[in-house]
Amino acid sequence: MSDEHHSPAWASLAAQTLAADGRRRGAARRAILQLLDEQSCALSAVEIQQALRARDREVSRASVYRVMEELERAGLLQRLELGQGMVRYEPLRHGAGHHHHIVCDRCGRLEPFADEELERAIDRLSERLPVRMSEHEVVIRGDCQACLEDVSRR
Amino acid sequence: MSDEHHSPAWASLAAQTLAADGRRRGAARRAILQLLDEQSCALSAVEIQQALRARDREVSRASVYRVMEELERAGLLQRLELGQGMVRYEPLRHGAGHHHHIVCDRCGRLEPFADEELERAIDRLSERLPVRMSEHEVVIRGDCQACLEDVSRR
DNA sequence: GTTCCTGCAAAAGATTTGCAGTGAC
DNA sequence: GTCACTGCAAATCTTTTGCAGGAAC
Repeated sequence: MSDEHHSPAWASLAAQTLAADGRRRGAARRAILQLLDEQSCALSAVEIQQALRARDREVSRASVYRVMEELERAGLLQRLELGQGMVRYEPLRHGAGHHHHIVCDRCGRLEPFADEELERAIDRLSERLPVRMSEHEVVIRGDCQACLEDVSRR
Repeated sequence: MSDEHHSPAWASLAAQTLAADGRRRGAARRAILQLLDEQSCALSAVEIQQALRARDREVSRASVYRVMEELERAGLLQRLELGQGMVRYEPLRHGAGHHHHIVCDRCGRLEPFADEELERAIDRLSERLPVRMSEHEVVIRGDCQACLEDVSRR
């Protein structure tokens, strides 16, 4: 009954939010919203385009970037720069599903994680800093399990 | 007597580390190392080039990138993608001077901060995660003091 | 019918690479 | 003298923009 990965309604919420702003429901946008809603972690523009192509739902690169920009401005999307020379995006679902990222130094794999204590530390901290925090990101870099096993096997 | 901003020896340590690896002490590299050592926060490749030009120590963009890559591979430099479409770099001084970043949503200004409790939370956390952590980054986004004052003044 | 959405192709930036001359050891 | 370092120009890659036709309302 519980689906931790996402509230199933993000895509609808997003479409609705954009509609309220005078936007229409074009084919590219609908496909992108649905794809993003199904992901449990961040995707780059290229990955979004490839994933859609794989399901015969081709869209242009320009549309991907344009939709990403709208969504980010509407506060529906988080933009992440995790260091492979490109930006990655993921749905922003306030509260539910909030997480951070592990990036493998060797293989570049991306892995989400969440931790209550960490969130509390950041919240408390932000009250002491000279900023009105709207978002925060934590990235942990290192060698992932799979790569460590690979190395020791050699 | 105490200079919290940097151990004065980072540039020497870096030069030495590279020398041990068969590298020579070219002019561009020396200038870049010294500049980085004087900074208290991250610089982009363009900013590094401009800062050096300002002190009549012109270097080519390619050299900046090449030195950044060497330093990063040697574990002497941290590479940061803070979201202005470019990468920023700063000396990695294990322990002393370790900090994270606040990025202003409005003006893009970069501000360093450090917090012991946060570090402890991350260290504890990393032991429970499927990764051998080598680095971590925390980015806090929001409106900075100056921008908030600007807004309220209008 | 008007206004937004899309794709295409060109443009703009950041970063990387190939090459030839210069400099460090 | 050898091999690394540097600058320059060209190449590459991601992201942005201009424009014209098609689609949503």
